[in-house]
Amino acid sequence: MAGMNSGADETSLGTRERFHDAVVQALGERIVGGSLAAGASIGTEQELCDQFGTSRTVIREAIKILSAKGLLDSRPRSGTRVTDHSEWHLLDPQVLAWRLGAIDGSERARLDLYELRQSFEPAAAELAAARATPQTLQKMKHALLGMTLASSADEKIEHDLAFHTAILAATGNAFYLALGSLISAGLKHVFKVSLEQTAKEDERWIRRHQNVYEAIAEGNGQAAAEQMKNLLREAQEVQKLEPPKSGS
Amino acid sequence: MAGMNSGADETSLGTRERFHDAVVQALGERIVGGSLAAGASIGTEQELCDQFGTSRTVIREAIKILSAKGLLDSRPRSGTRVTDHSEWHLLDPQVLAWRLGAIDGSERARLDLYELRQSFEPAAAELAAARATPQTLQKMKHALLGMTLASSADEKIEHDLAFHTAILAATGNAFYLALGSLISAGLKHVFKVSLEQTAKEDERWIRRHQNVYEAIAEGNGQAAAEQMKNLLREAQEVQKLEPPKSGS
DNA sequence: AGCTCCTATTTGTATAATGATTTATATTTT
DNA sequence: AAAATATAAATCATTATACAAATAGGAGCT
Repeated sequence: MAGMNSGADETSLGTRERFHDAVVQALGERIVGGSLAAGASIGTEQELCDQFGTSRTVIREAIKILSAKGLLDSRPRSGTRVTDHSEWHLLDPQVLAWRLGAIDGSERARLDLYELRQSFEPAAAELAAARATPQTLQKMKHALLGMTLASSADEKIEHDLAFHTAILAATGNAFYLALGSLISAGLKHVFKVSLEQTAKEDERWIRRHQNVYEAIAEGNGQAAAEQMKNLLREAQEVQKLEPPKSGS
Repeated sequence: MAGMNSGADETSLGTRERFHDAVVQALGERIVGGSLAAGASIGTEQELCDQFGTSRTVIREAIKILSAKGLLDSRPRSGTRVTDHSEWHLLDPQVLAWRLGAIDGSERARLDLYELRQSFEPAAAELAAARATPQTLQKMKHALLGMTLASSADEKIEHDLAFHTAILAATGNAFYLALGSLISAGLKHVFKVSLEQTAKEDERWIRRHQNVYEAIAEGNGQAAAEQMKNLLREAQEVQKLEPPKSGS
């Protein structure tokens, strides 16, 4: 059974998922989800081959990927073990997604993430106010418009996150952008299409974003930071009350 | 010549470096360093085998690791290519190190990193002031003591970064800690042992850190944030003047 | 030009064999 | 008995080879 395309058919969207991606996904969820304690062995390569029905090549490549994310450590004879949680690359997109998707502790993770956002996004807004160009302002405006015109909650969230990303990009600091797009990607998968907001709440929400935009466009850094702080505080409040809902 | 231990002897410190690590390092530096433009091919697996003198397995595992860090993308027939810079996981320890170590643009990266620190570390100090425990305070104190007693500049820097990490840990927010230890690890490798500070400057530097500590110990969040802000601003000033020097 | 089909190239997967390393066990020595 | 040493076994690391699958690019046709 070499190189066959067994098992569940892929949805065949362009490129088929490679085998090791499935293994990475499965093991990643187990590890970050907490099924495997720190220091626990994930089994020998041969056992994993049997378990997933793939060759050792695939298993090894999956292990290498997870090791690159700080989740595993392989040694001859002692096997491949889950590393201490402090070693995990929590700021890796996949690791973050697994963490946010875990049944246990995902709410905590979400609140922690908001706490982090509250510290760096206002500062980013302040920098953006000082450095924004017509082009970067245009992107923010486009995202804002998208929020108002969005037909689905999904679409709304998409533009919402795009707005924040645009601000981070406007700082011209690659690290802000990296951190922001990471968090956006993570949260995008978390926000289930739920609890449609009423038109009134919606309007207020967009108004908050517009306030941030206007402060940035005026070049008023302090006001931009302040507005962003307000926005995020309100978003976090909503999160606390109704776990997986909308809105950044 | 199967499974031999050819080439340059390792320094044999505990576990020998695996072959793919060397390939990852070499390719990572090339990619992040800018020798390979976005979209450029890194060559076929066979070519890389010849180039590094290893088997295809090793090359493939290295490519998988770099792909996990968002640097590469492989497709049948078209080969393995460098991804767009926006895809890179800049917050991966190795990627960050390569970026900070690059000949070109490393100074910019360092300043950007400080800009990011200035946004989240004061906030972390404020949180730490509210949540610190005797244990976490103890760690800060220990790091402070280490700074004063340090004999070498290296040791001083080590304790300096440990102090900041201790504060981030005291927030109880895993994301702050992840971000902080990432940056610490990155900067640790950057700070060359250079320009010994005079005893007088040294004293002032430690005093600044003590101010932060005291504010946290008192539970005065606002003061802690303020002191941290001052500390980082001063550190950045130093950075601007004399590129690779000490001190966070 | 535009379309279809073919082919060659390149990555993806499987398998088997050997080397290297480390843990555990057994043996010897003191 | 305790400690040091040698042996053995398990497991990852590396190599080699073969075939499958996907696709870019060209040949040929309309």
